[in-house]
Amino acid sequence: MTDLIRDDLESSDERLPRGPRTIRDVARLAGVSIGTASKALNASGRLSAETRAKILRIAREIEYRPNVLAQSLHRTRSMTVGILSNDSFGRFTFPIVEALERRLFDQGIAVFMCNATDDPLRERRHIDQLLGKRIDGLVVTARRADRREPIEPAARGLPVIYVFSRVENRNALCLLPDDKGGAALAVRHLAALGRRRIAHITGPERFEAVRLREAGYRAALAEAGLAARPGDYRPGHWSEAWGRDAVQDLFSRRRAVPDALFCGNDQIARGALDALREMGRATPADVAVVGFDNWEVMVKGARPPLTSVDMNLDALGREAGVCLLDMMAGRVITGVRRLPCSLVVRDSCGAGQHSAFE
Amino acid sequence: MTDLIRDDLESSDERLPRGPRTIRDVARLAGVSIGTASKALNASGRLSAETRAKILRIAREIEYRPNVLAQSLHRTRSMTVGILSNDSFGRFTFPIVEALERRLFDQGIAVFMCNATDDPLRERRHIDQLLGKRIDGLVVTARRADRREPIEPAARGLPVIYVFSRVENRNALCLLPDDKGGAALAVRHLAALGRRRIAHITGPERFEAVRLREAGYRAALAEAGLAARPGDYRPGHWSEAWGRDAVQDLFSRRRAVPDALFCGNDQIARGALDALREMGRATPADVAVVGFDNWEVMVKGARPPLTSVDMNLDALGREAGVCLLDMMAGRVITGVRRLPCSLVVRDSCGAGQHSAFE
DNA sequence: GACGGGTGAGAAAAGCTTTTCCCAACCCCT
DNA sequence: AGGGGTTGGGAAAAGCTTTTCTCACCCGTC
Repeated sequence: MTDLIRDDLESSDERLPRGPRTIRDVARLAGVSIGTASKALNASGRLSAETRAKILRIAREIEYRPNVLAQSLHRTRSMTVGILSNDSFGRFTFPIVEALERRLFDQGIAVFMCNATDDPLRERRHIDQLLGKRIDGLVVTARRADRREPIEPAARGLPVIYVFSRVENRNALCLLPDDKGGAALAVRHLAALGRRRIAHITGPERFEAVRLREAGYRAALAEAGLAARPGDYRPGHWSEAWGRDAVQDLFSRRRAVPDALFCGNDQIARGALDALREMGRATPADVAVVGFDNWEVMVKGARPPLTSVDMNLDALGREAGVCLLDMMAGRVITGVRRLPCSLVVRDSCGAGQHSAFE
Repeated sequence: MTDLIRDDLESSDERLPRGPRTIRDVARLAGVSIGTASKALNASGRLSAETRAKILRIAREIEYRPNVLAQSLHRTRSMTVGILSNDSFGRFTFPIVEALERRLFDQGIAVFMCNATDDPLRERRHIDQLLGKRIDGLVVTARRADRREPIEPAARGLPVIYVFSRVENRNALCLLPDDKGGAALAVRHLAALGRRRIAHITGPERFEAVRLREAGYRAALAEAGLAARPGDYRPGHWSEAWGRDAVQDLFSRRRAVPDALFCGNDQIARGALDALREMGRATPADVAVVGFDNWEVMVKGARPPLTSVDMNLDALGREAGVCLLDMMAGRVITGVRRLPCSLVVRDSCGAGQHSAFE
């Protein structure tokens, strides 16, 4: 019997010529109808145990793999979602995408990756393509500076989630890191270690994140009975050079100098560390430093290794996956959700090697 | 007439209830058969100009978008490809993926992103999922250390390209940067600037890239009538710390010291620059430094800005796209292709601000 | 011996396009 | 007026699954 089928298979090289096997092949080889084969493969319907087993065995033998395209056509669910990024995928969007993909993969859902690089026309064309492919959901990520326009309503009925970017529309769901809370975490930590004068060197104020982190910085200072002195808050650029410049300015022109720096990203912090060392200030003995982003390659190479706020981007991506699944199931989710950051403690702040979570 | 149709559309909110419009909707509204509508939409067949125009107008009005799933089912081409990464997408794979996606997008092909993080079981499941979705091609990227096993032959007939990773199989196509050539480029440049003693600090020797770059280093030295003295070739780790350590060792224990460093990546070069500065050696006056990777955030933050070898990852991704399209069209491409690197000149090597391409 | 119920399997439609084949009508010509 | 060639459009199959309905048959029971 098995031999018969095996012969049948091997001699059938011309009878199963092109491409992947279909359920029709399975049915023919098993001597049953297509419908019956389908029932066996989906463990549905009423079938005798032998029939079922035989069909399954044959399917395994010929490496049958159901055509998801056909399934999708029938179910009107494509088992795919799109992720559309401006801000050409990078440092920030990657961990998000990765966590999202991981979360969705277990449900058999695959992720289309699209990059629009801030070109509205390209974005439009990408969305058209994705709609043509009948995606079940869409995640939009973007650079962090500006609020963006919501996606064309043509996609009405399609679940859309904005991650790492905000839209005004109240019916949209936006997932963001809690910048304010993250900043407060860092400043609170420094204050708890006894630092009394904490400066904040950060990026351009047109970034909402910069404004939120400033708020967190001031709130945590106030909480600790401290205040920022004039010039202690330094918006500027996201670069190492700015970190160096700001430190030189902060520490050369004055008598009373900060005993801690909270930096808006790890690059600024790197620059600050370098400048401090070159000015003869010891870290963390004289000046404690905390960064933001917890970018591994940056924080580990720093001297000393840099304490930094982690935005938990993977949690953000995972949450996007969960929400997307919910929305596909019909639930309506809207609003702005901010996920907590955590502080990863290393040597630059003068504490132990413990990691403090919110 | 237009009003009639408009009425028809608006009153048809229940007649076109769920989801996207179909060609059936177009045909019904235009009063033609489905086949006729298809011909108009695909600019094929013989139709009167008016019929054609009317169908197109209606399609536009109701925002008809053909169901690619159905098209794919019919054409047995899904217009999708997969990209499977181990080495959890990062610094190296991202530019590749991005360039690939950009190249394929114009052909209406979308890219599924999958991350297997070096787990063979996950990889297997990802491939199964992709085959189920009937991808037209697959790109495999991986970490650079080791040659990997080729993808399961179950995918026979499916075009597969390995990028940034090698497999033994002679029938496979592997796309890689020309590490040897890139290294030679750097060393040749340093020699041309008059440097006579060029050391090479690099990563672990188990990386094929390390071995290839060493070969390029030695070849270019020989070309210039130079040779590496014992201890001038320093394999180690990919970290800043290693760059610092190696420089301290190279420059403290000896009298005759190198006047140039070629570093295996930008992080090593950063560490080297820092150590040199702290040892009182001027860059580039005393010691010229060249890195590898041309990682923007690393090279621009360096002091002085770092000259570095660029692997042109986007060219690699684009080439992968081109090859994949060729293979989908039936062409057979095999072998190992190495794409040229280029040298991006900044201040750390003591040359002008010019960019020298291979 | 007839009928009812249960069991196992097949037929067919639906999901959306494309493409081939076919047909009806019309024109022109002889 | 009839025949041949265009022309414009429709019918239907194919591509692969799933699901619902239906049917045949067997068993047991009255």
